[in-house]
Amino acid sequence: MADQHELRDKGLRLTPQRELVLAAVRELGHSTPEEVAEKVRLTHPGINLSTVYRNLETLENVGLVQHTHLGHGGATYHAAEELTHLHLVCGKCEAVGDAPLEIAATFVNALSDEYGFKTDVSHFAIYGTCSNCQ
Amino acid sequence: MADQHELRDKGLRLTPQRELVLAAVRELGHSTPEEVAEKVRLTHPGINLSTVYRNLETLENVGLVQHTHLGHGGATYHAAEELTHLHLVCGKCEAVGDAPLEIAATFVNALSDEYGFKTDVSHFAIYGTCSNCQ
DNA sequence: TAGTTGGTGCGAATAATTCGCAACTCGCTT
DNA sequence: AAGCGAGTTGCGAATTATTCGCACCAACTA
Ligand SMILES: [Mn+2]
Ligand SMILES: [Mn+2]
Ligand SMILES: [Zn+2]
Ligand SMILES: [Zn+2]
Repeated sequence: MADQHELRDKGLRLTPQRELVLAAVRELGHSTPEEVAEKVRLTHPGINLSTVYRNLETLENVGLVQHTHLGHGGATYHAAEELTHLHLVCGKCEAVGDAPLEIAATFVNALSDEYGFKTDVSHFAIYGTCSNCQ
Repeated sequence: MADQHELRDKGLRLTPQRELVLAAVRELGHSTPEEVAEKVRLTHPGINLSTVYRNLETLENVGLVQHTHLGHGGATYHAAEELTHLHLVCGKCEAVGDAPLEIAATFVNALSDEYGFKTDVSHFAIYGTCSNCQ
C-alpha cells in the first residue's frame, strides 16, 4: 500500500482497522462516521465506532481523507483525492448536487485579491434552493 | 411591537420569553442558543434553555431570525434584517471575517444560470485561511 | 524474537438538542 | 370582567453525536 508512507512517516501504524476505514471512505464517497462503521462491519463486525472516529481523525491529519459539511448536522468524510467539486445543498428537499470547482473561480480570486483569504470552497456546502424546489 | 403581526397571524403568541429571545438575538448578532440564554438570564434568570431553543426555532419559522453555520459545530442565530454579509472563517485561527454579499454576485449568478440553483451564500460560512495565517 | 509505543475495544462521560407532560397564560369570546 | 382553549413554559428525562479513560493487544523495529 502506498498509504503506508503517509502514516509511517509520522510514526503511525497501518492497522487492519485503519485500512478498512480508509477503504470504506474511498468506496462510499461522502459518508458519516456511522456509515463508515456500517460499511466496515459488513466484513469486520467487531470494529468499534470510536475506532472509526479516531481513525477518521488520524487519516485526516495525515491528509488521506477530509471532511465536509453538507447539512445542518455533523460532518461527512471523503477521500482527499476526490475533492474535485463543490456541493449544492437544497434546503427544501435536502438534495445534494455537484458543481465543478471552476464555477467559483472568480469568487475565490476576488476573496484572495481583496481580503488575502484563501478559500476552500468545498469545506462547507453551498446552500440554497434547487431548481426542482423553486 | 410590530413583531406581533408576524406571530399572531400564524396563531402564535407573543410571550415575554419570546420577546426576550428575539431582543437578545438582535443585540448579540451571531449567537448560539446558549449565548442567547445567558443574555436573557441577565434580566430574567428563570428562562429555560429548551424554551430558548424552541423560540429560536419558532422565530425562524416566522422569518424574524435565521441561523448560519460559522464553524464545524452548531448553528448561530441572528436577526433576519441583519444578514447583509457573508462570513469568512479561518480554519487556523478560527477568526470570522465579513465580506459584502456582492463579492459573490457572479458566483451566485452562475449557479442560477447553469443549475437553476438559488444560492443563500451566507447560510454556510466560506471556509479557508485568513491573510494572517497563510 | 522481544520491547516500545501506538492502537483497539468497551463502557462511561460529555455536550448538544429534543421530548413528554403537567401547570400556566396569552388572546379571544361571552 | 370572567372563562376558555390552545399555544407555551419549566423541568427532568431521553436522544444523539462525539470524546475519554484505561487495560489489553499488536504493529513496527532493532
Ligand atoms: Mn443550517
Ligand atoms: Mn469543518
Ligand atoms: Zn430541492
Ligand atoms: Zn486565520
